Amino acid sequence: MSIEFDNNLPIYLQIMNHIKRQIVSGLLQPGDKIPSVRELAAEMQINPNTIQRTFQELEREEVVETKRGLGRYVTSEGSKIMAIKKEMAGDLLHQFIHGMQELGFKNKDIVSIVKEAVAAETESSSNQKGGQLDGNNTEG
Amino acid sequence: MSIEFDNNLPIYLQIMNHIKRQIVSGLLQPGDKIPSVRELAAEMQINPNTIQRTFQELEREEVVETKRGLGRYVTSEGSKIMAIKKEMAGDLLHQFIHGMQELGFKNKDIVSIVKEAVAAETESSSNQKGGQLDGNNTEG
Amino acid sequence: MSIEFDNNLPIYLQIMNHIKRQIVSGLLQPGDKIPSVRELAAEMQINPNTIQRTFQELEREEVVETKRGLGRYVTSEGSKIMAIKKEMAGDLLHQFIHGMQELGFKNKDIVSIVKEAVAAETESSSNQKGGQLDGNNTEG
Amino acid sequence: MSIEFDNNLPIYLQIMNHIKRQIVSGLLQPGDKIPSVRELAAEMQINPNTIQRTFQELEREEVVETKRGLGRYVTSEGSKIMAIKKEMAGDLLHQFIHGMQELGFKNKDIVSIVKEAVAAETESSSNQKGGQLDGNNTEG
DNA sequence: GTGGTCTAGACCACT
DNA sequence: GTGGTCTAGACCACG
Repeated sequence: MSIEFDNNLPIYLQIMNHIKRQIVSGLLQPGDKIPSVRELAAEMQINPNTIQRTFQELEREEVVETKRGLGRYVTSEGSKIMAIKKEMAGDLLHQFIHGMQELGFKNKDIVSIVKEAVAAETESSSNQKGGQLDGNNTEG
Repeated sequence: MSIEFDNNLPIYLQIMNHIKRQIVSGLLQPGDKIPSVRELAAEMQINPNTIQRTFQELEREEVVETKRGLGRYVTSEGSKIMAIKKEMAGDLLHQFIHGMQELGFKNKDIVSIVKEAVAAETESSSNQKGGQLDGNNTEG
Repeated sequence: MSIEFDNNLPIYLQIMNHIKRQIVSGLLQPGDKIPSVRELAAEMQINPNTIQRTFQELEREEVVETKRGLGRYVTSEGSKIMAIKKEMAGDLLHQFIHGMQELGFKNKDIVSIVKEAVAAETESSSNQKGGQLDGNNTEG
Repeated sequence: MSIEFDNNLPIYLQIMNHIKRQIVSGLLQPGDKIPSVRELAAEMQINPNTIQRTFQELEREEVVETKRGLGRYVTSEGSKIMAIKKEMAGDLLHQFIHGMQELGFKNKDIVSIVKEAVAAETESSSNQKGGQLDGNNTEG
C-alpha cells in the first residue's frame, strides 16, 4: 500500500480516499480488519498522527468502526458502502461533465471523447492521448 | 465576474482556473486586456495581493503577458491556448476515468453512465441523479 | 548568513541567488535541511513573507524540496545541482563575453584582460584595476 | 535599432546601456547627432516618455549633450567616452570573476573557461556550450 | 514548529 | 494608473 502524494492536497485526505476506494471496489470487504495505525504509518512512511487523523475522519463518515481493544474494521453495513460508492461516482461524474462544459465542450462531444478514451485504453494502454481532445468543437 | 469560493482550495488557484476557463472557452480572446489587479480585487472583494499572486502564476504558465505600466493581456499565441485546453480536458478525462475504474466501474459502464447523465441533462436539468450509478455493476 | 542588499534587485531574488550559490559551491549539501522561514527571517532581519517568496521560487526551480510540516531541504539530486552550476556559470560567461564584445573588445583582448585580472588578484588583492582595460584596443 | 527587453530591468536602463555600448564601440561617434525622441520612440515601439527618461539619465552621466533647438549629440569629449568604456568593462570583469569565484571556480579554471569559450566562438559559432563548465573543479 | 495562504496597507518604478 | 515588491500580522492545516 503505497501512494504517490500530491502536494496540493492534505495527505490524510489522500489516504482517506485511497481507503474508501479500496472498500468501494471490494478490495476491502465489509467487516474486514484494518491494519493498526502504527503498522500503516510504518508502511507508508508517514507520521502516525496523520494516519490517526485519517481514521478519525473515516469514522465520522461511518466508513470504519472502532471496536475498543480489538482494532478498526470496515463498516459491515453494505448499504453504507453502496451509498459511498454512489456519492463518489456522482462527484466524479459531475466534476467531469461540469468541467468539460466550462471548457466549451458540448454534450455530444463529451460522450464521444469518453468513448474514444475508453476504447483506446481497452485496446492498447499507450495511446490514450490525442483523438477528440483537439478542441475544434467550440464553435457549434 | 464573481466566483463562489471553495474553502479547500486556495483562492488564487480558484481564480486561476476561472480565468483559464474563460480564456479556453473563448470568453476572453487572445490579446484581450485583462482588468487591472486593483479592479479585479475590488470586484471580487479580494485582497489585491491575492489577485497579484494569481497572475504571477498565470504568467509563469504563459497564459498571460504583462506589458510594463500598461497592464496584462491574454497571451496572443493561439497555440498556447489550444494546448491549455487540451491539457485541462485531458486532466479532467483521466481523473474521471481513472477514478471510476478505481471505484470498480468497467469501461462500458463508464460510457453508459456518461451517456445517461448527458441525456438527462439535455432533457430537463433536474434529474441527473439516479440511473446507472446504482452500483450493481461491481460484480463483473 | 547576512547579505548586503542591492537596491536595484528585489530582495527575494538576491536571497535566491545567495542560496543557490551556497548550494552550488558545496556550502549547502544535497539533502541538507534549510533553516525555517521564520528563522531565516529573524536572522536576516527580513519579513518572513519575503523569505517565503524566495523559497517558492527556488522550489519552482527544483533547487529545494518541501516536506510538509517538516521543513525544507536542498534537493537530493546531485545532477540538478550540477545543472544549476553549469547554467549559472554559462550565464556569467555569456554575459561577460557578449558584453565585452559589444564594448568593442576582441576575443584575444578579452582573454588577456581576464588573465591579468586574475593574476593581479592572486598576488595582492588591491590593484585589480588598470592593465588591459585602457581601451586602446578598439581600433582593430 | 531594436532591442529584446528583459522584464527584470527597467526599459530605460536597457536603452541607456544599448546607446552607451553603441558609443563605446564606435558605432556612434563623438559629436554624432542622435535621432529625436519621437523618432526613436516610434522605431522602438516605446512610450516617448521612456526615451525621454533615457536621455535625461544619459545627460546626467554626460554621455550625450543637448543643444537647444538643434537636438541631442554624443558628447564630443573622447576622454569621457574612454572613461565610460573602462567603467563598463571593469564592471563586467568584476561581476564575472566575482560570480565565478562564488560558484566555486578557481582562478586558473576561470581563465581556461574563458579561453575555451572564446576559441570555440572563433572557430564555429555553434558549440560554445560544454567544455570546462562541467564543474568538477570545486574540490581543489 | 513547519510551511501556505490571506489581508491590509504602503512604497516604488514604469508608462 | 499599472504592476512589483515589501512589511506586518494573522490564521490555518499539517506532522
